[in-house]
Amino acid sequence: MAARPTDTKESILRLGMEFIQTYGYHSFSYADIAKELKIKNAAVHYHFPGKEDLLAEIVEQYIQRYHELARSLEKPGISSRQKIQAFINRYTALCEHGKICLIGSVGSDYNTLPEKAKVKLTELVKLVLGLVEKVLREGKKKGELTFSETARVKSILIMTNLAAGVQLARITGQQDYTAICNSLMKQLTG
Amino acid sequence: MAARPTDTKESILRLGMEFIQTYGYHSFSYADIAKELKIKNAAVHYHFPGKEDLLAEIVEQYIQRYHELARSLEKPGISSRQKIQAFINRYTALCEHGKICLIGSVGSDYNTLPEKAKVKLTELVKLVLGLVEKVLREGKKKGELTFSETARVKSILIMTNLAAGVQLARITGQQDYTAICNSLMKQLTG
DNA sequence: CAAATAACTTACTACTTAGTAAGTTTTCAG
DNA sequence: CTGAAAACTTACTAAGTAGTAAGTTATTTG
Repeated sequence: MAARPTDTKESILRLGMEFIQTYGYHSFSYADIAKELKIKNAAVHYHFPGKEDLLAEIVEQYIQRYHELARSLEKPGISSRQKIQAFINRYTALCEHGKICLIGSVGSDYNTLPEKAKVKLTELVKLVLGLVEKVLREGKKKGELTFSETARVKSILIMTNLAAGVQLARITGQQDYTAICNSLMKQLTG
Repeated sequence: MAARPTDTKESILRLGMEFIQTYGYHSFSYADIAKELKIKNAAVHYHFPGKEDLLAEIVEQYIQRYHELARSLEKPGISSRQKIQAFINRYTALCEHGKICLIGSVGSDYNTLPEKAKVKLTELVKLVLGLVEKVLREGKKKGELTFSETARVKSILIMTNLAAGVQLARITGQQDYTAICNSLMKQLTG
């Protein structure tokens, strides 16, 4: 049913994600993607008819990656501390490349997003918050993590620290982000 | 030296600020401002030749407002708790109008900003962090505020909670932002 | 081998963007 | 009353935007 299978669609998704995390959704064009991949503008439209379709699939891909992270952390023998660290590591990787998290980037454009993307973004945020909340709740129960707030509120606090932290790092330098990470782990594990 | 003094320039600044906090810097145009103020496109260019000039002045205005806040909090008889609350109240006011803070909005566009705006933004961030840090340091010394981190790190944690918190509120609802505020005040004042 | 289909390219449109140059109106200073 | 200047409007440009319609090429399947 196919003719000449390529990896163009995946490359567009990968590049779109990179552009959003580096410049923002409204600061890259189909022409930017086409130029980088050495294809024509219309080829991008072939895979993603509208820019909102591309955005929705990028957010969906991010959702799937978090589902994968969640599954990989369900294996036995991983401490709550390690689970939180795995979550933080994702942000640290972004930070080291001068990128910001998808939620922070697309979130600041929230009022200009097509409805489809708004729905996907909400799904993503709830997924991430739920994931962190679960780790916190279990970690507290096991006595591996300490915090005075509810798991729900603490998950919000951690996530906002990290999301805004990677943005702050681009403005005032990476040491501010590092300080956040150190403080978070110290708070949670003593 | 003038002919027909108007308040057009101030209106443009006010509207530009509103647009940035509601839609983002790259999601409004001079035409949007002109339409709203019932003037022509070129009239906006008369007051702000380039969009980057407008942005720089908007950030500068924000800086001045924080200087004013700082001065108003220097009066005697204001507790550290009240000073922190005054800072939080600014974010709460934004949140109630579906807006996000200028730093969060412009910060997520950082890599696409003209150099002039980058410099101003950095100045603003350092000002705000310094302001909060000072209140925290004095509050701790007086025994009015409690936190285990350094004043510097705690100021970063609070600011990232609030900046990302107002963005989160647009996605998952205002109760998440309220939870952040309650938790912050509880942590600091017991 | 033929037709169908995937994966494009070519060539275009309609629209929006920031920005400019030149002219107009209003008001005030001398 | 006469410049001069502020505060515009009119009219325009060049570049970039998303998006589309139609044609091309390569490959696989019946």
